[in-house]
Amino acid sequence: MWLQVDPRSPTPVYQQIVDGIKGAVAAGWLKPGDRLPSVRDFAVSLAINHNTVAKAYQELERSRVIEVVRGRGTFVASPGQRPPPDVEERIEKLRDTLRLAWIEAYHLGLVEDEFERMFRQARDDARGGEGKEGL
Amino acid sequence: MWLQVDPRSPTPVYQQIVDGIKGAVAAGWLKPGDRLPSVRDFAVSLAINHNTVAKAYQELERSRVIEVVRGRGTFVASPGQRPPPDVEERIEKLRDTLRLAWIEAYHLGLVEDEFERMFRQARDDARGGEGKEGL
DNA sequence: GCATGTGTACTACTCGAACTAGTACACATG
DNA sequence: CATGTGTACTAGTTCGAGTAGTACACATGC
Repeated sequence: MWLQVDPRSPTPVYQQIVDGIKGAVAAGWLKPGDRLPSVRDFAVSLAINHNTVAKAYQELERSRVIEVVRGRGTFVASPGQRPPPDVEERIEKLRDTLRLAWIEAYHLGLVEDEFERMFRQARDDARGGEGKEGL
Repeated sequence: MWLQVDPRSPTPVYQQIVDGIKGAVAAGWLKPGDRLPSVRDFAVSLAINHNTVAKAYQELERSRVIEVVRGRGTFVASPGQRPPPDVEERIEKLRDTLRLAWIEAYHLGLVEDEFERMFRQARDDARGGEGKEGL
Protein backbone atom coordinates (compact mmCIF):
# COMPACT_ATOMS: atom_id res chain seq x y z
CA MET A 1 0.00 0.00 0.00
CA TRP A 2 1.33 3.45 -0.97
CA LEU A 3 0.10 5.03 2.24
CA GLN A 4 0.96 4.04 5.75
CA VAL A 5 -0.38 5.19 9.07
CA ASP A 6 0.94 5.14 12.61
CA PRO A 7 -1.78 4.68 15.23
CA ARG A 8 0.62 5.70 18.02
CA SER A 9 1.56 9.03 16.46
CA PRO A 10 0.34 12.15 18.23
CA THR A 11 -1.18 13.29 14.94
CA PRO A 12 -4.65 11.74 14.55
CA VAL A 13 -4.91 8.90 12.05
CA TYR A 14 -7.55 10.67 9.96
CA GLN A 15 -5.20 13.67 9.74
CA GLN A 16 -2.38 11.44 8.54
CA ILE A 17 -4.64 10.19 5.77
CA VAL A 18 -5.58 13.75 4.82
CA ASP A 19 -1.94 14.83 4.74
CA GLY A 20 -0.89 11.75 2.81
CA ILE A 21 -3.49 12.20 0.09
CA LYS A 22 -2.95 15.94 -0.17
CA GLY A 23 0.75 15.21 -0.53
CA ALA A 24 0.21 12.54 -3.17
CA VAL A 25 -1.95 14.91 -5.20
CA ALA A 26 0.48 17.83 -4.87
CA ALA A 27 3.32 15.54 -5.97
CA GLY A 28 1.38 14.41 -9.04
CA TRP A 29 1.38 10.88 -7.72
CA LEU A 30 -2.43 11.02 -7.77
CA LYS A 31 -4.05 12.72 -10.75
CA PRO A 32 -7.48 14.34 -11.29
CA GLY A 33 -10.10 11.70 -11.97
CA ASP A 34 -8.20 8.94 -10.20
CA ARG A 35 -10.39 6.85 -8.00
CA LEU A 36 -9.58 6.38 -4.33
CA PRO A 37 -10.25 3.11 -2.52
CA SER A 38 -13.65 2.73 -0.89
CA VAL A 39 -13.78 3.65 2.79
CA ARG A 40 -14.07 -0.02 3.69
CA ASP A 41 -11.26 -1.28 1.46
CA PHE A 42 -9.03 1.54 2.60
CA ALA A 43 -9.86 0.79 6.21
CA VAL A 44 -8.88 -2.86 5.77
CA SER A 45 -5.61 -1.90 4.08
CA LEU A 46 -4.70 0.50 6.87
CA ALA A 47 -6.04 -1.83 9.58
CA ILE A 48 -8.32 0.86 10.99
CA ASN A 49 -12.04 1.50 11.23
CA HIS A 50 -13.92 2.62 8.15
CA ASN A 51 -15.38 5.59 10.00
CA THR A 52 -11.89 7.01 10.38
CA VAL A 53 -11.39 6.84 6.62
CA ALA A 54 -14.79 8.45 6.11
CA LYS A 55 -13.79 11.31 8.37
CA ALA A 56 -10.64 11.86 6.33
CA TYR A 57 -12.63 11.82 3.08
CA GLN A 58 -15.06 14.40 4.43
CA GLU A 59 -12.22 16.73 5.34
CA LEU A 60 -10.65 16.19 1.92
CA GLU A 61 -13.92 17.04 0.23
CA ARG A 62 -14.26 20.22 2.27
CA SER A 63 -10.75 21.06 1.08
CA ARG A 64 -11.85 20.45 -2.53
CA VAL A 65 -9.09 17.86 -2.97
CA ILE A 66 -11.49 15.04 -3.80
CA GLU A 67 -15.04 14.75 -5.02
CA VAL A 68 -17.48 12.30 -3.52
CA VAL A 69 -20.25 10.70 -5.55
CA ARG A 70 -22.68 8.78 -3.40
CA GLY A 71 -22.99 5.21 -4.53
CA ARG A 72 -20.08 5.46 -6.98
CA GLY A 73 -16.97 6.39 -5.10
CA THR A 74 -14.48 9.18 -4.42
CA PHE A 75 -12.24 10.75 -7.04
CA VAL A 76 -9.38 13.21 -7.13
CA ALA A 77 -10.79 16.62 -8.04
CA SER A 78 -9.56 18.86 -10.82
CA PRO A 79 -7.51 21.66 -9.33
CA GLY A 80 -8.71 25.23 -9.12
CA GLN A 81 -12.39 24.57 -9.74
CA ARG A 82 -13.94 26.45 -6.86
CA PRO A 83 -12.03 27.32 -3.73
CA PRO A 84 -12.97 25.83 -0.34
CA PRO A 85 -15.49 27.89 1.61
CA ASP A 86 -12.95 28.98 4.22
CA VAL A 87 -9.88 29.83 2.13
CA GLU A 88 -9.19 32.99 4.07
CA GLU A 89 -9.16 31.15 7.36
CA ARG A 90 -6.87 28.47 5.96
CA ILE A 91 -4.47 31.05 4.57
CA GLU A 92 -4.40 32.79 7.93
CA LYS A 93 -3.56 29.51 9.58
CA LEU A 94 -0.78 28.96 7.08
CA ARG A 95 0.60 32.41 7.88
CA ASP A 96 0.71 31.50 11.54
CA THR A 97 2.41 28.20 10.80
CA LEU A 98 5.17 30.02 8.96
CA ARG A 99 5.51 32.57 11.75
CA LEU A 100 5.90 29.82 14.34
CA ALA A 101 8.38 28.06 12.06
CA TRP A 102 10.58 31.17 11.97
CA ILE A 103 10.44 31.42 15.75
CA GLU A 104 11.37 27.76 16.10
CA ALA A 105 14.21 28.19 13.61
CA TYR A 106 15.52 31.10 15.68
CA HIS A 107 15.61 29.04 18.84
CA LEU A 108 17.30 26.16 17.04
CA GLY A 109 20.11 28.50 16.12
CA LEU A 110 19.42 28.42 12.39
CA VAL A 111 20.54 31.50 10.51
CA GLU A 112 18.34 33.05 7.85
CA ASP A 113 20.17 31.53 4.89
CA GLU A 114 19.99 28.04 6.27
CA PHE A 115 16.31 28.33 6.93
CA GLU A 116 15.57 29.72 3.48
CA ARG A 117 17.49 26.84 1.96
CA MET A 118 15.42 24.47 4.04
CA PHE A 119 12.29 26.22 2.79
CA ARG A 120 13.21 25.61 -0.85
CA GLN A 121 14.26 22.06 -0.15
CA ALA A 122 10.84 21.47 1.38
CA ARG A 123 9.23 22.72 -1.84
CA ASP A 124 11.19 20.18 -3.86
CA ASP A 125 10.31 17.45 -1.40
CA ALA A 126 6.63 18.39 -1.66
CA ARG A 127 6.57 17.85 -5.39
CA GLY A 128 8.00 14.52 -6.23
CA GLY A 129 9.74 13.31 -3.08
CA GLU A 130 9.21 9.87 -1.57
CA GLY A 131 11.56 8.19 -4.04
CA LYS A 132 9.46 7.09 -6.99
CA GLU A 133 8.24 9.76 -9.35
CA GLY A 134 7.22 10.23 -12.96
CA LEU A 135 10.71 11.44 -13.87
CA MET B 1 -0.93 40.98 30.78
CA TRP B 2 1.23 40.68 27.68
CA LEU B 3 0.25 37.07 27.11
CA GLN B 4 -3.20 35.67 26.68
CA VAL B 5 -4.47 32.15 26.46
CA ASP B 6 -7.59 30.55 25.06
CA PRO B 7 -8.72 27.49 27.01
CA ARG B 8 -11.09 26.48 24.18
CA SER B 9 -8.42 26.45 21.50
CA PRO B 10 -7.49 23.05 20.05
CA THR B 11 -3.86 23.87 20.90
CA PRO B 12 -3.15 22.89 24.51
CA VAL B 13 -2.82 25.78 26.93
CA TYR B 14 0.72 24.83 27.97
CA GLN B 15 1.68 24.86 24.28
CA GLN B 16 0.21 28.33 23.85
CA ILE B 17 2.39 29.52 26.71
CA VAL B 18 5.47 27.90 25.16
CA ASP B 19 4.76 29.48 21.77
CA GLY B 20 4.03 32.85 23.32
CA ILE B 21 7.27 32.99 25.29
CA LYS B 22 9.37 31.65 22.44
CA GLY B 23 7.83 34.33 20.25
CA ALA B 24 8.44 37.08 22.77
CA VAL B 25 12.09 36.06 23.05
CA ALA B 26 12.59 35.79 19.30
CA ALA B 27 11.02 39.23 18.85
CA GLY B 28 13.34 40.73 21.44
CA TRP B 29 10.39 41.58 23.61
CA LEU B 30 11.93 39.42 26.33
CA LYS B 31 15.71 39.68 26.77
CA PRO B 32 18.31 37.33 28.28
CA GLY B 33 18.30 37.60 32.05
CA ASP B 34 14.72 38.83 32.26
CA ARG B 35 12.76 37.14 34.98
CA LEU B 36 9.50 35.38 34.21
CA PRO B 37 6.57 35.38 36.64
CA SER B 38 6.46 32.55 39.16
CA VAL B 39 4.36 29.57 38.17
CA ARG B 40 1.73 30.59 40.72
CA ASP B 41 1.57 34.26 39.77
CA PHE B 42 1.46 33.38 36.09
CA ALA B 43 -1.27 30.86 36.74
CA VAL B 44 -3.39 33.47 38.50
CA SER B 45 -2.86 35.98 35.67
CA LEU B 46 -3.89 33.45 33.06
CA ALA B 47 -6.67 32.01 35.22
CA ILE B 48 -5.30 28.48 34.93
CA ASN B 49 -3.69 25.90 37.20
CA HIS B 50 -0.08 26.39 38.25
CA ASN B 51 0.80 22.89 37.09
CA THR B 52 0.01 23.91 33.54
CA VAL B 53 2.46 26.79 33.77
CA ALA B 54 5.04 24.44 35.28
CA LYS B 55 4.65 22.09 32.33
CA ALA B 56 5.24 24.97 29.93
CA TYR B 57 8.34 26.06 31.85
CA GLN B 58 9.75 22.52 31.74
CA GLU B 59 9.32 22.38 27.98
CA LEU B 60 10.91 25.82 27.63
CA GLU B 61 13.87 24.69 29.70
CA ARG B 62 14.31 21.59 27.55
CA SER B 63 14.32 23.95 24.57
CA ARG B 64 17.02 26.06 26.28
CA VAL B 65 14.83 29.14 26.03
CA ILE B 66 14.75 29.73 29.79
CA GLU B 67 16.83 28.70 32.75
CA VAL B 68 15.28 27.51 35.97
CA VAL B 69 16.92 28.09 39.33
CA ARG B 70 15.18 26.24 42.11
CA GLY B 71 14.10 28.55 44.87
CA ARG B 72 14.92 31.69 42.89
CA GLY B 73 12.88 31.72 39.73
CA THR B 74 13.04 31.32 35.96
CA PHE B 75 14.98 33.57 33.62
CA VAL B 76 15.35 34.04 29.89
CA ALA B 77 18.48 32.20 28.78
CA SER B 78 21.33 33.64 26.77
CA PRO B 79 21.06 32.44 23.18
CA GLY B 80 23.39 29.90 21.67
CA GLN B 81 24.84 28.55 24.89
CA ARG B 82 24.39 24.82 24.40
CA PRO B 83 21.85 23.39 21.98
CA PRO B 84 18.91 21.32 23.21
CA PRO B 85 19.60 17.57 23.42
CA ASP B 86 17.32 16.74 20.49
CA VAL B 87 18.16 19.46 17.95
CA GLU B 88 18.27 17.01 15.08
CA GLU B 89 14.81 15.71 15.84
CA ARG B 90 13.46 19.26 16.14
CA ILE B 91 15.02 20.28 12.84
CA GLU B 92 13.53 17.24 11.17
CA LYS B 93 10.14 18.20 12.52
CA LEU B 94 10.62 21.71 11.17
CA ARG B 95 11.47 20.28 7.75
CA ASP B 96 8.24 18.34 7.76
CA THR B 97 6.27 21.40 8.83
CA LEU B 98 7.61 23.31 5.84
CA ARG B 99 6.88 20.40 3.50
CA LEU B 100 3.27 20.24 4.70
CA ALA B 101 3.02 24.01 4.36
CA TRP B 102 4.01 23.80 0.69
CA ILE B 103 1.42 21.09 0.11
CA GLU B 104 -1.25 23.16 1.82
CA ALA B 105 -0.25 26.21 -0.21
CA TYR B 106 -0.62 24.17 -3.39
CA HIS B 107 -4.15 23.11 -2.51
CA LEU B 108 -5.08 26.67 -1.57
CA GLY B 109 -4.14 27.73 -5.08
CA LEU B 110 -1.19 29.88 -4.01
CA VAL B 111 1.50 30.27 -6.63
CA GLU B 112 5.15 30.02 -5.70
CA ASP B 113 5.76 33.78 -5.64
CA GLU B 114 2.84 34.45 -3.35
CA PHE B 115 3.92 31.77 -0.93
CA GLU B 116 7.51 33.00 -0.85
CA ARG B 117 6.25 36.50 -0.13
CA MET B 118 4.17 35.08 2.69
CA PHE B 119 7.28 33.30 3.99
CA ARG B 120 9.24 36.54 4.20
CA GLN B 121 6.32 38.39 5.71
CA ALA B 122 6.17 35.71 8.40
CA ARG B 123 9.84 36.35 9.19
CA ASP B 124 9.14 40.03 9.72
CA ASP B 125 6.13 39.21 11.86
CA ALA B 126 8.23 36.86 13.96
CA ARG B 127 10.69 39.58 14.86
CA GLY B 128 8.87 42.57 16.11
CA GLY B 129 5.24 41.98 15.24
CA GLU B 130 2.36 42.35 17.68
CA GLY B 131 2.36 46.12 17.31
CA LYS B 132 4.67 47.46 20.04
CA GLU B 133 8.38 47.07 19.47
CA GLY B 134 11.63 48.69 20.48
CA LEU B 135 11.64 50.80 17.29
C1' DG C 1 -36.80 -5.97 -8.79
C1' DC C 2 -32.82 -7.11 -6.43
C1' DA C 3 -28.10 -7.80 -5.05
C1' DT C 4 -24.05 -5.31 -4.54
C1' DG C 5 -20.99 -1.58 -3.53
C1' DT C 6 -20.73 3.13 -2.49
C1' DG C 7 -20.61 7.11 1.20
C1' DT C 8 -23.20 8.59 5.37
C1' DA C 9 -25.27 8.61 10.07
C1' DC C 10 -25.92 7.04 14.45
C1' DT C 11 -25.16 4.91 19.14
C1' DA C 12 -22.26 2.89 22.66
C1' DC C 13 -17.97 2.17 24.23
C1' DT C 14 -12.73 2.51 25.19
C1' DC C 15 -8.64 5.07 25.61
C1' DG C 16 -5.39 8.70 26.43
C1' DA C 17 -3.98 13.57 26.71
C1' DA C 18 -4.98 17.87 28.81
C1' DC C 19 -6.32 19.99 32.60
C1' DT C 20 -8.05 20.90 37.44
C1' DA C 21 -7.48 20.58 42.42
C1' DG C 22 -5.07 19.89 46.30
C1' DT C 23 -1.19 18.72 48.79
C1' DA C 24 3.57 17.89 49.98
C1' DC C 25 8.43 18.45 49.21
C1' DA C 26 13.25 20.60 48.42
C1' DC C 27 15.87 24.57 47.81
C1' DA C 28 17.33 29.65 48.19
C1' DT C 29 16.92 34.01 50.40
C1' DG C 30 16.56 37.33 54.09
C1' DC D 1 12.35 30.35 60.59
C1' DA D 2 9.16 32.40 57.31
C1' DT D 3 8.61 33.11 52.62
C1' DG D 4 8.77 32.30 47.77
C1' DT D 5 10.60 29.46 44.29
C1' DG D 6 10.08 25.13 41.06
C1' DT D 7 8.88 20.18 41.45
C1' DA D 8 6.28 15.85 42.33
C1' DC D 9 2.48 13.22 43.29
C1' DT D 10 -2.43 11.50 43.53
C1' DA D 11 -7.26 11.73 42.28
C1' DG D 12 -10.51 13.17 39.39
C1' DT D 13 -12.92 15.53 35.16
C1' DT D 14 -13.38 16.63 30.41
C1' DC D 15 -12.96 15.97 25.62
C1' DG D 16 -11.39 14.34 21.19
C1' DA D 17 -9.93 10.24 18.68
C1' DG D 18 -10.81 5.89 17.55
C1' DT D 19 -13.31 1.20 17.63
C1' DA D 20 -17.34 -1.62 16.80
C1' DG D 21 -21.55 -2.47 14.99
C1' DT D 22 -25.53 -1.33 12.67
C1' DA D 23 -28.71 0.99 9.63
C1' DC D 24 -29.69 4.03 5.83
C1' DA D 25 -29.70 6.23 0.97
C1' DC D 26 -28.02 6.22 -3.53
C1' DA D 27 -25.98 4.27 -8.07
C1' DT D 28 -24.96 0.42 -10.91
C1' DG D 29 -25.55 -3.93 -13.20
C1' DC D 30 -27.65 -8.46 -13.45
